[in-house]
Amino acid sequence: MLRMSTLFLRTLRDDPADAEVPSHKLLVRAGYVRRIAAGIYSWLPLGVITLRNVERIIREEMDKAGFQEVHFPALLPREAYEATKRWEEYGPSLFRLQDRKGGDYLLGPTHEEMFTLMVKGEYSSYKDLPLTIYQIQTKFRDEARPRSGIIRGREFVMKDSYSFDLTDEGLDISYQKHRDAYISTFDRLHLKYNIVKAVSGAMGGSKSEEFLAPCPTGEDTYVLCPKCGFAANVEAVVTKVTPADASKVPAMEELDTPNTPTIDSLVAILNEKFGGGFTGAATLKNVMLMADNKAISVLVPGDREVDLKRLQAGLAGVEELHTFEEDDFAKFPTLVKGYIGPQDAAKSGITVYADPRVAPGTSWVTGANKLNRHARYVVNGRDFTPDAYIEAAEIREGDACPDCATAVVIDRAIEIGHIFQLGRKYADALGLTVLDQNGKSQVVTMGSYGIGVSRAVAAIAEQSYDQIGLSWPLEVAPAKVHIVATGKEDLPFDTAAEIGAKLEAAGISVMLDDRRDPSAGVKFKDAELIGIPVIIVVGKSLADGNIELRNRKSGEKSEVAVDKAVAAVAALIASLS
RNA sequence: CGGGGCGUAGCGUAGUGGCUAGCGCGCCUGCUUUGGGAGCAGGAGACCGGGAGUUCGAAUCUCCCCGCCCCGACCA
Repeated sequence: MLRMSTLFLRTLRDDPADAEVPSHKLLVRAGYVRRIAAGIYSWLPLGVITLRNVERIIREEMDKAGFQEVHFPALLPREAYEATKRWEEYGPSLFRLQDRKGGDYLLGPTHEEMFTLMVKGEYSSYKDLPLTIYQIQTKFRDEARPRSGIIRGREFVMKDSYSFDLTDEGLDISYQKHRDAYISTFDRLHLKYNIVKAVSGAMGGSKSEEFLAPCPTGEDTYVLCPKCGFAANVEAVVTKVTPADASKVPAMEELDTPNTPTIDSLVAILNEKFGGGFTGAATLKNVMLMADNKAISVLVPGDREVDLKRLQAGLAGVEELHTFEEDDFAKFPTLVKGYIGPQDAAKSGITVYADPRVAPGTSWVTGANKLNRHARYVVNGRDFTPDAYIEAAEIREGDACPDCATAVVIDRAIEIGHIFQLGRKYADALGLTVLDQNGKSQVVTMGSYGIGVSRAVAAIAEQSYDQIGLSWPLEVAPAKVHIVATGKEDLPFDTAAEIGAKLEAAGISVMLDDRRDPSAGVKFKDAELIGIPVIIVVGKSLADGNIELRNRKSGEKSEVAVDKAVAAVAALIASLS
């Protein structure tokens, strides 16, 4: 039983000045965590219990699925990360350090190498597969910008699993098993989430899905089709190409368009010249970018911005991507800023990518590559030809669903889980092979699966808090029942302690507010802030032989006889789980 | 890394060159109070982020550094 008279806890009346998002404010105010440095947090007793509850649920679901827990050090030697070149490739996000002899070490940002090497060290036959192992570990990543409290930290707890199979079919099965285990895990955590198509990112690999918990403070944007259920991270949305018939479009024609370096100014002058009807969507925006110091040109409809994340996802191997700055334009004096068109891109030697919305046969108004001149009836396939098509334009609410063309919904979310098929990349690099039935050496194929454990605590807080504080799901809360004793006599305190003891005897965890000094109001506020799902008040109604039972989330209150308290709590708890 | 904001007691803050740095919460002592963040009285707690400078005098002005937050870039 947690007793507040001695619990190492101090709640705060004011929001911390350095917190912005609700989970961060409330976890600090309610005394769960404290900030130590940017993206680095300490956990106080209530926080530790909550974090352990989340870990326990995850562990139980992993074990139930037949996955086995292992544990690696966080402090790792450089060598393991050399074979996969990640000592270099991970870049500044890797925490590096040296031992007293000058040997290089790192704090593990992720453990693919270690898992692969561990299996390599133990197993060498196809008969040993399939295998899925996992760990719950503290990870370290020197993020350029930690943010949102414990949603994105530099040190965080993660559950990471890896599956090992001989065949692609086996990988599919392992992947599906993990997907199912994640569904039961997140359901038990009472998280609302969507499973969306994702891009594999720097990890490589093919199939990949993310578990996204919808939340206004989330960092990921995803689309959802209300009709067919299509769901994808915007980075993974594939736009349909619908070629147009350009046979009746008049020949390309240059126009005088003085002082129209922006889409808006261009649209205004077009409407003036041709009596209205033009919008940004009729124009073609020719965005210049530097991709690893190589100039590229990207064509998108004028009413859309280039989404750099989506673009980069499609540019394999490109590490650094930014739109042209003044000194980039200086290197290409033939480009007339504000009046660039794709018509003679071939001459300049710049690779032209087109968003699928700029489909073959579509006709556009675009720059004429001369100051104060644009051109209309510029047709893709006739007047210019892109070198390649690539997803580049931003995705918007109402865009057509790639599967069924219904208008999609856009939402923000926190990424709480990511599952993907790694394939043979790591096994190849690290030489993880087994002998097959024919005694032939085969490279193992792997899957990789992660849940942000500390992040899940924040995500649950984000999805369940209200005006007065946190409000945890039953299994996650630091205790199931919060008993508040009020008054100045001993009786309510003794009664509260007795009820607490009986509840604990019945297997129901209890936090008892047995502090004598604070007024009843202070204790009520604290109980609401801390967010334990069931609150019992032992005080005034004791005169009638009753205690008061409250549902933290719904706010419902009822009076219950003291000797019926345990049964009433058990019933309320049953209704909550 | 680019842009913006900020750094004064455990927390939230006031203080734009001039007395011993002020207030609220929290903390300690005493009395009263005790069902919605109590009242009175008395206390403890601050090298004003750090360094250098300007000045008779610096929390306050200048320069450099450090740290924190937000937007973006970045981020299995």
